[in-house]
Amino acid sequence: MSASFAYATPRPRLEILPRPVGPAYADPALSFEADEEIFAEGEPARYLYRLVSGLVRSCGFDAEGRRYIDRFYRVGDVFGIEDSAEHEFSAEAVTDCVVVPWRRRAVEAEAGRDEAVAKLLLGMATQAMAKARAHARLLARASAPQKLAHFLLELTPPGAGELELAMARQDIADYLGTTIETVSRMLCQLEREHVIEMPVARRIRLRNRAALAALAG
Amino acid sequence: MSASFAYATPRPRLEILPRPVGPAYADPALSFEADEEIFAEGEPARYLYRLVSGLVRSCGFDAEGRRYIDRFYRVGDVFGIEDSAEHEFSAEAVTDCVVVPWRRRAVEAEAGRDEAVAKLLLGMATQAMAKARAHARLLARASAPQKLAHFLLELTPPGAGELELAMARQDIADYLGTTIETVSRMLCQLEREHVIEMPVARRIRLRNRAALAALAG
DNA sequence: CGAGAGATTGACTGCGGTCAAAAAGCGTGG
DNA sequence: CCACGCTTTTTGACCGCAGTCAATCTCTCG
Repeated sequence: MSASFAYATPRPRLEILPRPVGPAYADPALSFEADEEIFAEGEPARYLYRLVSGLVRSCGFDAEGRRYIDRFYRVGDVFGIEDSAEHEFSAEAVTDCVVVPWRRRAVEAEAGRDEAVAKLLLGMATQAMAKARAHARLLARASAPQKLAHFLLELTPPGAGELELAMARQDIADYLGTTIETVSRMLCQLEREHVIEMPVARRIRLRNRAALAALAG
Repeated sequence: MSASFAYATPRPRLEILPRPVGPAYADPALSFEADEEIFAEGEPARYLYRLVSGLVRSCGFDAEGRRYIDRFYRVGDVFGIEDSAEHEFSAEAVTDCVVVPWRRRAVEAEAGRDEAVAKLLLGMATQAMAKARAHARLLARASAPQKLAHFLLELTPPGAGELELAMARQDIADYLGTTIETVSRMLCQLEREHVIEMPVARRIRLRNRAALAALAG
């Protein structure tokens, strides 16, 4: 990797916040600053995390140092669910954020006693599976314009026509398996075609959702 | 899509085999011929299926008719697990095969009563999630040679050095998000470099596993 | 207001896709 | 068992999308 792009510089400042009401398996909330690492690839997966505020990315790095972003987690999402004993991806704060850690062992034990918890856990796992499958499908078959269209639709709730991008172009590129240049080109092209508007780089207004949907295929 | 490649022509010939010993939620086994459809994308997901013999592909088709293969299922695998009420991919027999259908409702009910079943179900879901994530990562970042190297290693158990490909080049291409031509070129190149041997197209002997692993990254 | 990070734009290149044709398997029937 | 025909695979030539490298522009924040 060239030195032109510096990745997260993790400074572990795990400030303990007042403990909110929560299930028995929940530990006190933790807060992280933007670009701080929450857990690392290969680290023992002893906790699940419920995202209370902010945005988190699940990502990995290959031998050449290139980053791949598996998923973004939004408020309410639970991340850190694994099949193995270790995390298969790192988790990093995209923005400042607050998470509630759930002790994995305790959650699993509770699932054995409480059917509702078991259902919750299964639901989170199947949802994660479905998301990962859809993402793989996108990466396998979509062209760059299609990827961007899909990404914008994924981020914009059915109602709203405007969104604030919390993540940088590099994050988008690493999520879509492409490059910042291509992301930039596609977004600018969409703006020229009046499909979107970008008053500033991080703010996007959807002008023609139908056109986006058609592009996404 | 050009007319040069004909996909599966499903002829539903669901022969009922003698019922093997199995859990209460299992229905009698079904057998399918090569290229028969087991279930279709969008169809209500009322069953899970345990693969008893043969090979199955989980796949979808885009607007242009291009196929994407999400996963291959091997003997012992359970497929058809979904987050939603409908199947998000089709399942097709790659070779002749036999499956045992499990009634989804019954499995889920049993999971509520029997912790072991709940654990089994959760384990299958998290494993499917992990597989899908790994696949997405491969599709996002790997070059064509890397994809092929990864594929060969994925198919070859640690011990064995030889494998019989049950699937066609088109299946491999659709699984790796590439084309038959590229698959063919990469395999032939690997053979020229003495990394593998191909006495016939469907039989591959790994000559230099370390080189493959290095390629896969 | 200045510095530095982040985003855009442009020129060029190369990997892998597309189209086309030849070769190799493989099953079927004489 | 061999010959034929169809399918699958390989090979070749060419091209286009998106990656790379590099320069410029534009925010944001101190």
